[in-house]
Amino acid sequence: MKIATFNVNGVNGRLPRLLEWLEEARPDVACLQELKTSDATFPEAAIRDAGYGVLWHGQKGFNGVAVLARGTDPIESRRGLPGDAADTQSRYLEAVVDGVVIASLYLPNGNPQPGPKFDYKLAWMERLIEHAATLRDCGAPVVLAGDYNVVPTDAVADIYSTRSWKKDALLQPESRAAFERLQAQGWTDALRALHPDAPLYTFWDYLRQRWQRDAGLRIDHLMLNAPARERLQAAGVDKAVRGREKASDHAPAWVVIS
DNA sequence: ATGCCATGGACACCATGA
Repeated sequence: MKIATFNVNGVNGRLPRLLEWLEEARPDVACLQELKTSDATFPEAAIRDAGYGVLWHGQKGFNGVAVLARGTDPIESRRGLPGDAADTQSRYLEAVVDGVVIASLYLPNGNPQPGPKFDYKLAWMERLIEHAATLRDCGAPVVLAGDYNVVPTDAVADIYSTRSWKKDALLQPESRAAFERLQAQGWTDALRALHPDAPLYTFWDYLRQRWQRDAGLRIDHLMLNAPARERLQAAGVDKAVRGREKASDHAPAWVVIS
């Protein structure tokens, strides 16, 4: 089973690129983020025509997450993270496909930092850690896939250079500490586990020729609980997708579990 | 400190992103 995560940065504007990637990569499950569309304007028909069942949680203008499953309808298990009834941002959608629990998550960016947006990011991470504790032991393989908006380390394997990013929310010690606590709870960073030293960038800013210079960041992750980790066969980034016309600023990342 | 690029909303300028 191939499970992928892809921040599309606008699902309607990106639809030709998304369909092209689904056709060539043929993921069994695709978690999308940054739909930037309301529920009513989500391109359901085009995605079903491509052979995918789909769940989505949209939001007008911003955010928005979806779970696609090839040849079947994902079964929804949760819409929105628990822990804050006042949170209206569409950033978490969880489903079961073929006995595997899969979440599509879009963690808050958190800039500018410090400030209320950074506070929201850290609070959201606490809620994620709390919910992940219950998922970890649910008995099924679980994959938490998405745009975490956290660069795990300063190593060149995670970021081309920290010079322009030192004050960015993606690199702050508080963001990293929360990400590390999620891992310590029993979640494996699948791409890094299989490729300990390789650069695995998933985001290249549109600004300043960052794609052309391969000035990337690793911020999209697939986190696996122990039953999923035991079945992990392969993992990678579809880097070429970022180099196309009208590309998202993110590339898809994926795992294969047996 | 700012602009650099891109998306989408409800406009031909703004909010947001990372």
